[in-house]
Parts: sequence; structure tokens; C-alpha cells
Amino acid sequence: MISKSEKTAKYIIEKVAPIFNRKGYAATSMSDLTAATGLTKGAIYGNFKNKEELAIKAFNFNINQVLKSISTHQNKNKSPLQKLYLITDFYKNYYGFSKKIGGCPILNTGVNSNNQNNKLHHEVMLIIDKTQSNIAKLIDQGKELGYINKNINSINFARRLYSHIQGAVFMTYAMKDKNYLYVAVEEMNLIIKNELEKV
Amino acid sequence: MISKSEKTAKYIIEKVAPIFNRKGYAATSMSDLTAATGLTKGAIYGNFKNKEELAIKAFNFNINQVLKSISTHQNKNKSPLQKLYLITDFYKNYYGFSKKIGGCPILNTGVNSNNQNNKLHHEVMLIIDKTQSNIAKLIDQGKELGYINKNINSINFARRLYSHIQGAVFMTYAMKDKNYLYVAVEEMNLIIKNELEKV
DNA sequence: AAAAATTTATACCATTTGGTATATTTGTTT
DNA sequence: AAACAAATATACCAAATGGTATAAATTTTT
Repeated sequence: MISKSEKTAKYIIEKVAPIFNRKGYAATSMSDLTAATGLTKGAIYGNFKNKEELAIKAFNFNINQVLKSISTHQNKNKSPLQKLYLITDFYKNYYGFSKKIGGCPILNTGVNSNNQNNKLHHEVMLIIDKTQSNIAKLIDQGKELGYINKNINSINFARRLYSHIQGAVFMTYAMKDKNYLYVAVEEMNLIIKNELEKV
Repeated sequence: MISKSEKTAKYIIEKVAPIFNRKGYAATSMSDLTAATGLTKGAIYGNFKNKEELAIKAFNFNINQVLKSISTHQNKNKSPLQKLYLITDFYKNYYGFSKKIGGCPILNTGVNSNNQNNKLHHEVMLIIDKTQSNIAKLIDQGKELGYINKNINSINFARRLYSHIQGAVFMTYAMKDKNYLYVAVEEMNLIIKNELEKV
């Protein structure tokens, strides 16, 4: 049974998540949050311990939006190798997608929380770690099924892929130019083809 | 003749620059600045119109620190191609170097000022543009001297190089792991060798 | 429907925010 | 050294900050 407060808590997180994402933890004020939700501080503090707890839940909400969307995109194909290509393909539209949620939560929170909010930054590190592991697992599966070269280091390749894409995400936002993402995706696809795929 | 206030203005910028870099514009308070300088608000507002003007000058100070250091590093060789390699080489130690000034000013200000402070964000775009142009010019020089393939698009290559490196800078900071930078530099060196260098 | 428990709004708290007017100190000319 | 100018410190401002005690309203349980 879903209680009233569980519903409002969820509602608050949804409304507040893009603001934390766009402005960052420190620059987001309680009045930003009451304005966005139409609720009072009493309601917010009744559902969350403090601003920090809410920020962390908002970050995880944002991340789940991204992960869910990637996951859906990946379901278009069952082959591990093709799933890899679907990851890079997902990032072709990442600028438009992530703008709707206030930007890339990994990039924004990764930078904003660094040396500022340890709990938030820890969450970022966990998500990056998890994402890289998932990419590495895909590569491992591709190896086992005989599609991918066995002499490639899965986790190292995953880190390279993630780093490359994330650089393009930053550049796309910093320069407001999707082309950085397009180019990086094509480059990554080529690298996957040349380094991973068995001939 | 250098006046007293010019000296204090410079002193303030030096002391304040790493703080703006680390915390970002919004999260940096005037009391942070008085604490860092040992001066009062009267002194600071006597030398700068407001917090924003100071933030912009601090950003440009940080950027100049980076550009000067790259420039010095580049002077180790006169060949345009070797100067390119010296750029990537510079980023091998960029984590240690940039930590001293409060992080990577392009990354930090690029993210923090986005949709938050237009003037600051404009400065970031200018610097990225300028840096990419400089890389492109090096490539053009390399072409003229016969070291670099003429059928390569200089500015596009510069954008790829910058994006790639900046991704590694982000990952290095987000994960507190220099290896992202090492790997990206080696990867970029290989790309320069394979795509740019004439055989 | 009444009672109990939960959730939300109101009104407040001390502290801090960016910024300024003015007094005081410091440096520069004469 | 006196007069003047420039730079800094002090004391203040209204507004906003995150957070809380309590009252009012709303759910939930009996």
C-alpha cells in the first residue's frame, strides 16, 4: 500500500531533480525547491531529513532516468556486441535527452560535488563504477560467444569508452554543439570495430 | 608605474582564483574571499565592481596559469608535430598541476557556469575556441612543412583531440584516478601518429 | 463518525548573503 | 611636514539562507 507521504516524496523528487542537476547542490536553495514543487518547507522537511538527503535522492532519480533509457535502447538487440553499439548510439541523442532532465547528471554532479559534498560525490563514483562494469560485462559476454577478441582487457576498454563519450558530453554542453557527440560516437564505433570485433 | 591598488587587485585575484575554481561562482561567498585574502569587503569592493567581475578575472587568471604552463612545455621543441605531442604530454601531469590551482578551470567553470552565469560561460567558450584554433594552427604548420598529411581537417582534428583529453580530465577528477589521463594521452599519441604523420 | 496519527502550512529562528555609505588609515604631492 | 588623494576597515543594510517548533489540516485507523 502506497501512503500519501510516499506519493508526495516521489512528487518532490521528480520536481526537484532537474533543478539540483542544473544548478548543483550549493546553488540550489530551499526556496527554489518550494517554488518548483508548490509546497512549503514544512512539507519538504516532513518528507526529507535535509537538503542533502533530498539532493542525493534527486541525483539517483536523474541517474535512473538515464540508465532506464539506455537499458530500453539496448533491448533492441540481444547480441552483446550490438548492445555495445547501441550504447554509443544512445549518446547520439544524449544532448536532447539529458537537457530535459537538466543536463548530464554524471557530468554535472561529478564536477559540482567534487571536494564539495562527499556523499554526493561518492554516489557519482559508484554509478561510474557500475556503468563501466556493465560495459565490461557486455564485452566479456561477447568474448564468450566468440564475437569479441579474447585478448582485449574488458574493464580497460570500458573505461576508455566511457571517458571518450563523457568528454564529448562535456564539450557538447560547454560549446552547445552536438557535433562533438556525433564525432565521438563515430570514432568509438570505429574503435569497437577495429579493436573488439573478431574478423 | 605600478600602483598600490594594482598590486592588491593582483594579490586578491591570486588568492581568490583557486577558490572560485574549486567551489564555483555561486558556492563561493564574499566571506570565503575575505578569509582567503585577509582583507575586508571594503578592500575587495574597492578594487572590483562586484563578485562577478572578480570571478571572471579569477577565471582568466586560472586559464593563464594553464596556458602559460602549456606554452612553456611546448617550447621544448620547434616542430609543429612535436609541439602537438608536447600538448598531449603536458596532460600526463595535468592532474597534479591543476589540483594546485583548484582543478581544471575549463571543466569546472564550463560545467558550473552553464545556464548559471552567462558571462563566465562565454569566457569558457572563448578559451575553448581559442585553444582549438591554436591546435589547428599547429596542424596547418605541420602540413606546410610536410610533416602532416594535407588531407586531414585541422579544426576537426583539434576538436577531437580536445574532447578526448577533456573527457579524461573529467574522469580523472571524478574517479580520482590519473590513469584515465595516461590512457587517453597514449591513445591520442597513437591517433596523431596514425592519422596525422606522413609516412 | 470519532479518535489517533500523519502530513502540511505558518511563523519564526539565528546566521549568512552580496553590497554600500562612511570613517579611518595609508600613500602620494606639494 | 601639511594637504590631498587613494585605498582599506568598520558598521551597517535589506534580503535570503537552511532549518525548526508548532499549529492547522488531512489521512488513516478504530
